[in-house]
Amino acid sequence: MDARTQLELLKRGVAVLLPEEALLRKLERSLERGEPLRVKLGIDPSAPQLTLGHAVVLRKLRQFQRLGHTAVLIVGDFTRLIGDPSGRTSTRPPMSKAEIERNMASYAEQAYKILDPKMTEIHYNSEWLGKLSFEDVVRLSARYTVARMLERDDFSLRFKRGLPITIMEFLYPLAQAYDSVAVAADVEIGGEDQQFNFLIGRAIQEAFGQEPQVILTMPLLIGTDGEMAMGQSKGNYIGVAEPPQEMFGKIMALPDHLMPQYFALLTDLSQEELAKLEEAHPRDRKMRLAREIVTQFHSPEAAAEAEEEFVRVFQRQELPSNLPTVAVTGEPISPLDLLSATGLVKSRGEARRLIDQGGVELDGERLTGLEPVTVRDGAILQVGKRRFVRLVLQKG
RNA sequence: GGAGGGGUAGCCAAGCGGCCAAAGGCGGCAGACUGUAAAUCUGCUGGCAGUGUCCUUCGGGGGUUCGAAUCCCUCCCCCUCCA
Repeated sequence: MDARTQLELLKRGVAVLLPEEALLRKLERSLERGEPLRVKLGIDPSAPQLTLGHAVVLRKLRQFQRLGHTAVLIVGDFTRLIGDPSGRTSTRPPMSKAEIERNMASYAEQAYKILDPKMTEIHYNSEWLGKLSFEDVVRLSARYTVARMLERDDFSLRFKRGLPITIMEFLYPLAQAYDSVAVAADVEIGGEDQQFNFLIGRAIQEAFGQEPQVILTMPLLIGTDGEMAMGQSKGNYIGVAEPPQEMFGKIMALPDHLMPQYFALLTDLSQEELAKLEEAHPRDRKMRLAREIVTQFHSPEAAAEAEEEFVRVFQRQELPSNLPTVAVTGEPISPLDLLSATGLVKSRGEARRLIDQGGVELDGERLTGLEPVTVRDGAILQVGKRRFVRLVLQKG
């Protein structure tokens, strides 16, 4: 495939690509010499669970691989000590090497749901950052100015407001930039919020006599709350390794307005298909989205099953096909005890409230009082819309 | 080195001797309405064998008081300004 066509493909869905010409030249040169481009992606090892947000970037990386290029994953085990200065982040607790490695193992496993392992390199940035002497760091820090650091919105804002900015925070982008030097990155890809850091990478590479990397950022995927960028710490995420059922359900619960973004960033549907879907009932459109995504991270079969289950439980309001069972005795039992015995509630107080509010059903009948009830073998206890348990009588 | 501000429930934030299990907001849960969407409305959002003039909770410890999130002492932590 010629360089121009590659470029057009790679441009799809990106937030920022710069400089575009530089990427074209790199692609051309790569073709001429038969050398794959090195496409860098930095990874924060504190996040053992990959989310669909990561998937957006990984999919782009996979696209590079399909065109014959190399994915260079860098585990930020060293930079992790510093912490990305995003707002008023509190200092992160140090992580042990073992912990980081454990996270990484699962990270790689998840990432390979998307990436081709054969075309992926993994490095830990402590390999080189850990070896720098203080003198090296001083010299590195001389390559960039405070004024340019303050170009970062977050910094200038805090500076203006008189909020603290530690020197350490200035070191973070420098360290990340040095990673690009260490792996001789041709392209660095990541989320839109990384643009500033990536730009410093260019400057530092030049200072080290390297050709500066091309910057390619992807839009930040909005999380399940429909407001903020998806992130593990915000609890608004969908993990790529979640069971099909969960994944399907979470996608169905997304606010409608997120659909276009999810289709664009997480599926390969063509413009025509998307246009056709616009006319469909939003619910069906979203089902399609869920099916596409679950298929991608699991399988078409798993997606079909998840969909069936979803229709059964939420559309037809039938019982899930398999649900946890809890053993109880046949004695009359107070609903409070029953609920806490099943683990459906955290405390008896919660059980009391739920019953008060009409959120508890036993065998399809809403519980309204606290009088002891007699449980039938195989009875279904339901809390809210989605929590079910089958009760089984146990002798003795 | 000096001056000052602050640490309250999952988060933000009021309270500044009893009416405080602690306003309000966010988030979360439940109900109604629905397409498990959005919007809206309602209720709930420490614990419990005892629902109580009960227990635990307002950074930690100690004290004053009949009574402390509120006053005093002390320790820890965070922040701002001046130098």
